[in-house]
Amino acid sequence: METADLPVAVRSRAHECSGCEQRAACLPAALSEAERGRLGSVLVQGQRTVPRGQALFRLGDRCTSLYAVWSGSFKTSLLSSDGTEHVTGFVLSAELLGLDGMGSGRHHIDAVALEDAQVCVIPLASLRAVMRYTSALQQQFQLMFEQVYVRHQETLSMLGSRSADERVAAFLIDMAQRLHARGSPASSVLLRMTRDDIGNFLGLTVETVSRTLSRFQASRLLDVQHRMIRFVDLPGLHRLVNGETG
Amino acid sequence: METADLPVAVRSRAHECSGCEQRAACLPAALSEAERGRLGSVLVQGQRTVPRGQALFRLGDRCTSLYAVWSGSFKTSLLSSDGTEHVTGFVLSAELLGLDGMGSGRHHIDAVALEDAQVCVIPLASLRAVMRYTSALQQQFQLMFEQVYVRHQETLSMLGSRSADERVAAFLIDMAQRLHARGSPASSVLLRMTRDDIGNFLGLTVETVSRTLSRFQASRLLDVQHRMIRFVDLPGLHRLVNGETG
DNA sequence: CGTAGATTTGAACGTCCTCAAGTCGAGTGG
DNA sequence: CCACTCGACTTGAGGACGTTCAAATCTACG
Repeated sequence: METADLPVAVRSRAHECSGCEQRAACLPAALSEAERGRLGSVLVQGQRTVPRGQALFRLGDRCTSLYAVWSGSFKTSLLSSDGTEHVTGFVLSAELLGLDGMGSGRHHIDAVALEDAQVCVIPLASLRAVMRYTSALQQQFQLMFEQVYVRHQETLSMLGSRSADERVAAFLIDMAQRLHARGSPASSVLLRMTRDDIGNFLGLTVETVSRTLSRFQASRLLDVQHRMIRFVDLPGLHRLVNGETG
Repeated sequence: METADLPVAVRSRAHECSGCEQRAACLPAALSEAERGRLGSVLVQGQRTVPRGQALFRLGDRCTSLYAVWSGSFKTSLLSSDGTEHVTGFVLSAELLGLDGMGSGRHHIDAVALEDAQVCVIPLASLRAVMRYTSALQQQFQLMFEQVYVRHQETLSMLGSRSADERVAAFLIDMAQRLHARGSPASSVLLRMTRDDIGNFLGLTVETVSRTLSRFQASRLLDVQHRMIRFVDLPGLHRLVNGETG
């Protein structure tokens, strides 16, 4: 059975867009409060729970909906022809999943939950229909599209950076900024992925990621405790990202 | 003056979508021949010529149109905070440019012509209007979006590959496949970008790119003559990409 | 032709990977 | 509660690969 065919929970009022904490950054952001109430119920079919380690969808699965992450986080990955997994990104709350299949109707990547997660299911048919008579939604969708596009470009740029220090520093700052925009403290990050996933994503080995974090801690840039990273010298980290010999 | 404000050539019949060589892979692909004729003239405002080395748009420029590459090719790049350029991709004919600004109305990256190029100008206002009453176009646009998205994922995956050999081999194969889909021979590639650009894109130095190509030639995988690359042992290259010790 | 930019090649160095061992933490069953 | 186990993480030593610095060659274009 395809993972995408798993049951969708019946909607409860708690999951209406109107009262949702994510609404400022999520797909219906451009709508008025009234529109949000009216459209939220048309657009969002319901919610789906994804336990940690399970796939929301996998390569080849049929794609009939987009997903807005409501709680938890995901990693996206690609299987290369020799069976190796390549982590291509991490998806946080209020971000969209499923864009990899919205044209062809088939998913091209895997999306796996890093922790127990819940997503809002947005059927493509509804989205297309509503976009046709709600230009605010059409425009908001294009804005999210642009953000995804620019984020990819920035990620490519980060991976173009040569040194491991630059990559790890850039990764931490990026995660911190995105989480901070969601209400987390700016001075620390709780990483939900393994060192393996980070290394895989950054094009480094686990050992290099671990060593880099240790070295950052020794030079009083960070305080590392398992997956909890506390920023000690944020300006210093930023200097590292820009290639200066911090 | 912003580069985006340069004049748009008056349309000539030669640039109508109906007779265009790119139409099978371009934005109006999903439309019937009749629709193409009718909509092409609404959608495509005209053409713009971009001489080699010049920017179609730059970061910060106002974005009011998308561009479909009609002839020539481009590189896209991002300026990091310390002024370094990061090449994030290469754009070939029938592909779209400007997606980086279609939501906010401002471009977030640079697009520079690698050779004298011509692009079809598609005003965003027209695109949005036509999409609202032509679901085939809406769907085609989402398909192109998906392709761009998946392409980014694959690029990220390629840059996650560790060795220079894998990256260069993957890059050459990718360029060959994309150019082949546009009618070029499958057995060779004429690269339009400098070794610098390739290295920058792949996260390698110029010297490493050059040495890798030389080594590929020495081991009878390629025949390198300046920017013309002839494939001698394509299966061998594919084996390299998959990490096997070719 | 002459110049500037692109490309190739060489030699030495440094970073990151590989292999290997050991530590730590969470979950399980005695 | 404590040993046991498994996976995640850390740390060390040696070597491979890519970078850096330097110089020569080649090409395109005025």
